[in-house]
This record gives sequence, structure tokens and C-alpha cells, in this order.
Amino acid sequence: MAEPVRPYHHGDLRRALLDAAVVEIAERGPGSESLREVARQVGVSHAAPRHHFGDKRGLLTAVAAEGFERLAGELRAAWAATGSFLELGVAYVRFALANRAHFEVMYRPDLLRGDDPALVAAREASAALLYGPVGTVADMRAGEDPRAPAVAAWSLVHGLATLVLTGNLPGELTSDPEALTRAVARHLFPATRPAG
Amino acid sequence: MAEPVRPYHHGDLRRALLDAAVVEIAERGPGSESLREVARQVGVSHAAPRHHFGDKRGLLTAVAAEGFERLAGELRAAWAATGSFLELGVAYVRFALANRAHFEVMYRPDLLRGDDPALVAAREASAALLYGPVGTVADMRAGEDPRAPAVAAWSLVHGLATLVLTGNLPGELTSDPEALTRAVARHLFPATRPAG
DNA sequence: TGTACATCAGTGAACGCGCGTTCACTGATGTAC
DNA sequence: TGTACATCAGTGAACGCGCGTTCACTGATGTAC
Repeated sequence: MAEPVRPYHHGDLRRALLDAAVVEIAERGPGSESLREVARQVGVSHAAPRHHFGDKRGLLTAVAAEGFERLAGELRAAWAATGSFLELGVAYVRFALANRAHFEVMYRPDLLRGDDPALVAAREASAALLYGPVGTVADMRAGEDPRAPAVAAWSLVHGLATLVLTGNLPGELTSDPEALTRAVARHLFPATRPAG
Repeated sequence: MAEPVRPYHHGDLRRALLDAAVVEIAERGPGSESLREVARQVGVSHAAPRHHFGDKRGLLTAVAAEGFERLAGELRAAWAATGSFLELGVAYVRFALANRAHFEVMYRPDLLRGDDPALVAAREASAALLYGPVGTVADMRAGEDPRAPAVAAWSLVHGLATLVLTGNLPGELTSDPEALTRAVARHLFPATRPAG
């Protein structure tokens, strides 16, 4: 009946705090989660996170950076596997729904340390994975800003993910988010697609 | 030098509280604004808002309802004036940027009383203004869910507004948001437009 | 193999703070007669 | 026109709470020699 002795050193407290923070953010909303509650969940003193993240903003920044890293990984994989720009959009929405807390923090710069190197690098990596492939599918017009198609694509999937996450779409549509994304994204850049 | 006597009754405290709340939300972020600070700004005791909104959630719900009412008004006006679906999108983005606090609260259902009658009515009114006109411009395919084009359009403008508001687009693009919206929205449903 | 010492990781108490809500109250207004 | 009374709108003190941060500390680990 001896209680398992919790070692003084946690082993991977940084990882554990990030995971607990994600749960907290998903439950309470980004910005409203509590550093003390996160520490409580992990079973560690509430001053412990300081050694890994400095302060609350540091923790959220780490969550956001991790989010952009994961997103970049999934976009890269989707593009490599399918070569389809539409499937890149599906991957974006899939990521947002499966990583709600990360996604919500990633786009709340007011809560983050915007100059954090890991955050900046990860964000740029994932942006590059959108701005590259979009060239294969958009029909450009003379004089148009070349970034417009990329912004259109990003807006579409970002908006769709946001509307789904905030519960603004009817349940019949959101029950199969991938199908919804395909049905919706089909209306973007249709000119370049084979009429089917 | 007599101080202006503040009358015991405010006159239009409800209106004043709503306005102050909007400023607070814009500054601190939705959910992080403080009811006491709102009352302080208006120069009224911090218990006064209770008579008009019940509690904090009630105040935010009123802000959201007002937001949907204003949005519906602007969409209606834009459609009546131009009959252009693209200009409807421009109006949506214009509204979001000009009414940041309203816009942010409108899509944070976790902060609202979702069954508030005024909120529900205003939300449905603005949704109807999108779902109707979209039929004039989308090219439907057999077997497709008829709501897909509306969701596509909504996602695009909602995502664009969100990305601009969160500072995720380069400044050169966002300095003229209406032009940006037109350049971006042009890629949606282009099949039905005159080639030009 | 041992030892001294620096560094790292986590503790627990304490700080000061602002918050949302409740409560009994009072001033002002409106209405019935 | 006056008066009694109900209702509405706002006050100010008090409540209990959880928060982020700081601080001196201690236990554990790693490294130089």
C-alpha cells in the first residue's frame, strides 16, 4: 500500500505542462486558462512552470509554436502525399479541429510573445507551405497582387475551421468536416479544374 | 466653479454601458474585459450594470446581439444598393474591421447566453442575408448540398476578416481592406462571372 | 573512486490585486385616485 | 392639485475567491579534478 513516491524531479515537466495547458485552454478558452490550474493538473507546485516558461505568456507562446510546427508537418505530409491543393486545405481544417487549443492560441497574438524565435520560425514554415503550392492552382490575372490567391485560400479554410469550432454551422454539415471542406473549397479556383 | 451635478438617474445607462464595454473589449480582448472597469468608465457604481444586464454574460450577450443587428443592417443596405454578391462580402469585412469588439464577441458563444431571444433573432436575420443572395452567383452541381456555396462565401470573408484583425496579413495588403476583399473574393465562383 | 562545488528543478509560503456578485439601502420617478 | 404608494435605478460596503508573481529555500544532478 505504499504510495508511489513522486520523484523530486519530474522527468519531462515541460512536456507535461504543455499537454495540461492544452486541455485547460480547450476547456476554459485561450487566455482564461489558469497557470495554477495547469500546475495542479500535473501535480506540481504552481511556481514550477516558471523554470520552463518564465511566465504565463511564455507557456502560451510555447503552445502556439508547437501548434505551428505540427501544422507545418501536416501540411507538408499532405502535399507530399497527394500533390493536391484542395487536400492541403482539408489538412488545414483537419488540423484545426483536432488541435483546437493550439489553433486558437496560434491566432491570438495578443496573448503571445510575438518575437519568440521558435514561434516566428514555425509560423513562417507553415505559411511557406501555403504560398508555394497555391501557384499550381490559381488563375492569375494581369496586374493582380500575386498573394491574392494564397490569401483567398487561407481565408477560406481558416474561416471554415473557425466557424465550425465556434459552432456556427449546422451539425449535419460539421459531422463530416473533411467532406464539408471538399464541398466548400471546390468553389475556389474552379476555372483551372477539369469540368467534372 | 460648481461641479456639474451628476443626476442620480443616468438617462441612458444601458447605452453608455454598451459603448464602454465595446471599448473595453477592443482593448483587453473578449472575455478579459472587466465589468467593474466598464462601470468605472461610465462613472457609475459597479453594481449598477446589474439592473440592465443581470450579469457580465448578459452584457456580452447584448453586445453580440447589437453586433448581429448592425451587421444585418449593413448587409441589407449593401445588397439593396449594389445587388452584387461580391459587395456583400466587402460589407461583411468592412463591418468586422469597423466593429472589432462586436465582431469578436459575436463569434464567442462560450461567453454568451445562446438562447437570448434578441441574439437569436439578430443572428438569424444576418444569416438569411447571406444564404439568400448567394444563390444568384454560385454554380451548383448535381447532388451537392445547396448550403455549400453559402458556407464557402461566409468562410472566405469570415476568415479574411479574422486574419486581418489578428494581424496575420502583411500591412501592404491590409491598408486597403476593401480592395483586398475584392481581389480575394474574385477567386470564389469565378465561373459565373463575365470573363474580364 | 571520491569529493567539492556549481547548477538546475521544484517547493511552499506570502504578496497584493482585481474581480463578480450579493445585500440592504436610498434617491427618483411614475401612477392611481 | 395633492398625496400615498409602488416601482425602478443606482449606491457603497462587504463577501470570498483565485490569480500571477516573487522569494528564500532545498533536493537532485552533473562535472572538474
